[in-house]
Amino acid sequence: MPELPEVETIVRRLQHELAGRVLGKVRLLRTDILHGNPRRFASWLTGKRVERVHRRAKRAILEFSPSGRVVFHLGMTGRLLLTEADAPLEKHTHLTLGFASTRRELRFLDPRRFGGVWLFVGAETPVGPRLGEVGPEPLTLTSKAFRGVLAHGRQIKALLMDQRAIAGLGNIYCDESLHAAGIHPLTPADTLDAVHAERLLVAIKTTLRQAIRHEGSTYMDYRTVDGREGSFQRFHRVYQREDLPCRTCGAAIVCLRVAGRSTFICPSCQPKPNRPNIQTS
DNA sequence: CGCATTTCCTGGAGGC
DNA sequence: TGCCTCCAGGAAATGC
Repeated sequence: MPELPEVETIVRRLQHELAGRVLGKVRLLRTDILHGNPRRFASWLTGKRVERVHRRAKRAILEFSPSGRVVFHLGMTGRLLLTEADAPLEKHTHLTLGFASTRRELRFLDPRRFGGVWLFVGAETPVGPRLGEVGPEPLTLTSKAFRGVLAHGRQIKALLMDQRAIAGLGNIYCDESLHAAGIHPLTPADTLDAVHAERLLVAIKTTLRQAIRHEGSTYMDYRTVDGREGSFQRFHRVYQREDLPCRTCGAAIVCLRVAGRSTFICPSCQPKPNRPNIQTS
């Protein structure tokens, strides 16, 4: 499940490999992953030059010249791969983008099809069906702005998972960050004091940066653009480690259900929140 | 308003 | 070995 670090890893490689290249053959093999008109998609893109490749939230964005952009959302099982243009098509390949000056092409695969592809031309706002507004980027978020996010007062995990509140976090990095900060996922966000709020923001940034350094986490489907696995899963402290000893204190990791998601915690490092109404200030 | 539940979809896991 | 059922979950819609 590609979250911010996985998409960042993909985008950095694509920027390096594709910036400046001119689009050649466009093959749209499945139109239902495309949000918009398939004919317009292929005809607009042909001959366009890749200006840069970047990321916003969990989305990979190819910026073209003149002004326009293709947005990829990988959902659960989406992959962006760079392969030889004549390599056999893997199952569930929905889109291939060929380039004029290289034998390699960019392929979008997504077995479960929770992901998608969007084209936005000119100054069109990159929002649409399944592509809602997203909140601030966590890596550049200030402490003050983060306290504003927390003021919403929902369960902290549900809030961190909400892309409108803060962008790019999914199940893995929510659980890892909450554990690193010693915060229980059911804690009401507006009961976190300044110390815990700051600790959580630092934990989020540190966890994301380390994950990017290790090219993301491969639990099942995520791969780099070369098809390799990430390695940050080796350093997970709670995610998918039910019954294993906590790497901080040795207590057994527990799996709960929070905000409809499997949620892994160390019950010793992340004690249940105090009742908010007997809080002293 | 917040939170739970349902929907989309397929491959992989587990039961028998 | 093979068939069946269940289940994972990002995001949005629906229900309470």
